Amino acid sequence: MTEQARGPRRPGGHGSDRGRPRDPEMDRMILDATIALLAEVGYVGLTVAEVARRAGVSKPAVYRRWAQKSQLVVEAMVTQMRPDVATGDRGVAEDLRALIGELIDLLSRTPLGRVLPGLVAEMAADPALAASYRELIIGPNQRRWRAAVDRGIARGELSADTDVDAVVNALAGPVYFGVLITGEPISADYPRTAVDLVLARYGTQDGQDRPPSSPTHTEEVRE
Amino acid sequence: MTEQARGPRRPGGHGSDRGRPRDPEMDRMILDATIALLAEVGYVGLTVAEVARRAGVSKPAVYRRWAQKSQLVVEAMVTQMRPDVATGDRGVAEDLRALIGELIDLLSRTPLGRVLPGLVAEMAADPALAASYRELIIGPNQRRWRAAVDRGIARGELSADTDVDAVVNALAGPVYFGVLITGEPISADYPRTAVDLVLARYGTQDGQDRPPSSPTHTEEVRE
DNA sequence: TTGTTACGTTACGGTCAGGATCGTAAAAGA
DNA sequence: TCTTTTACGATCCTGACCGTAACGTAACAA
Repeated sequence: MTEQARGPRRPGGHGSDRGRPRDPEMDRMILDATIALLAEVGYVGLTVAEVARRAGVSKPAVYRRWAQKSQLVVEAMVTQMRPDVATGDRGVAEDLRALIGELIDLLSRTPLGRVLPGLVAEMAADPALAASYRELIIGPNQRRWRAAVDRGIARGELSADTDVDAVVNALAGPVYFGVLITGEPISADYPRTAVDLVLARYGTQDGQDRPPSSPTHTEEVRE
Repeated sequence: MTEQARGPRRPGGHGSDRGRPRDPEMDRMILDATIALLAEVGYVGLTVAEVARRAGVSKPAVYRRWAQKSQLVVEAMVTQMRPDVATGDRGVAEDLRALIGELIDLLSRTPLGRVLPGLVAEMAADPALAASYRELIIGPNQRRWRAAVDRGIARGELSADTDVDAVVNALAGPVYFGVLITGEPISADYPRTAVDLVLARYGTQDGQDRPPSSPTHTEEVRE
């Protein structure tokens, strides 16, 4: 999916084997130009004509590959999405803190933060786009988060009846809320305080990687 | 604020006392048409020309009152914002559950839900609009939520060092996250489970307005 | 070669925001 | 009553920008 069933085919899979093949170089040039431009002007300010100009390519060449501006942007963002924290061996608390930190980074240090608002608007008007976005961007991340929670449950760090989705939403929701709605910067403490919140409700004694101790802070380090 | 310093003045306060006064009826007609149209086609689908047509008014008449489409929409949404739950005498838990329920209602049963995505995109590109939105829509709500938390602290239901903003974000964030990003409907249980989460971390013994009855469990309150 | 497809160039069609003009209507002040 | 000021409708216009359509040419496959 994400492929066929549409006029312009996807970069990798050209429509037919006959005729002149697409220049694969162009795919990259266009995506790179898109990323660079998104970082500068955000989603709303991005125009396909300017992307084409920067990529040294014609506008129809762009539309041959991506039917809509919004699809181009989603695929460009996908290229930016490589997980940069490993999870699995440090206990739920540490894993979740790392994932939250990664999300904050993704939204504040890559163009995704500048792109998200515009993309949210398009998604609301274009269900197909929303599906792609959720599948390609949200989905993979959500699976990693869920896996971390699941491991916590399996290890007995979290109680057996923990509502996995509720935990994921409780941790990720406020981050998006800050970026999209309030505009207030996310506190550097957030990964820690958010995880504390969840552990207070769903944690077990085993899971205590540290005393529920004083709220204000904890000696603990990130690492 | 929100007033002067701009060509088109606001409905109530005309620019000058001389000359033909604005027809106040028109203000309402335009706002009503805006609300109705937003409910049908959402923010992106809304055009000023169509608003004018439905209101039985000319397009310039709209632009005399609101300099931009986005400002018109914000003010139209403000007219939809009347608190419909009272808070204050039932304990923090009940108050917060009511506020969450009200927010979910607002986003799912008024046009605000259809408007928010588009507005979020505009806000990202227009700081002045973002400021109005936060002041007129987010602000008043946030104050009510904070007040509820503050009362909880004052009554000893919440611990004295509770981070008020963190609590508000933790409760409201996931709601926006669901509406804007995942698109998944918000669970009917959410008001209850979310408040339980917060109480597990920040609640005190006094605050038990009901047995942790275990929706699922958790006997305890932390500390 | 012949057919098929990609490419650049150029030119459109269409939609919409936001502004300008102009003639007219409604008010305030002299 | 006359003048000034502003609102109003109707109409037109500019400027973006999305997304397509032609057309001629280049690069492949059979």
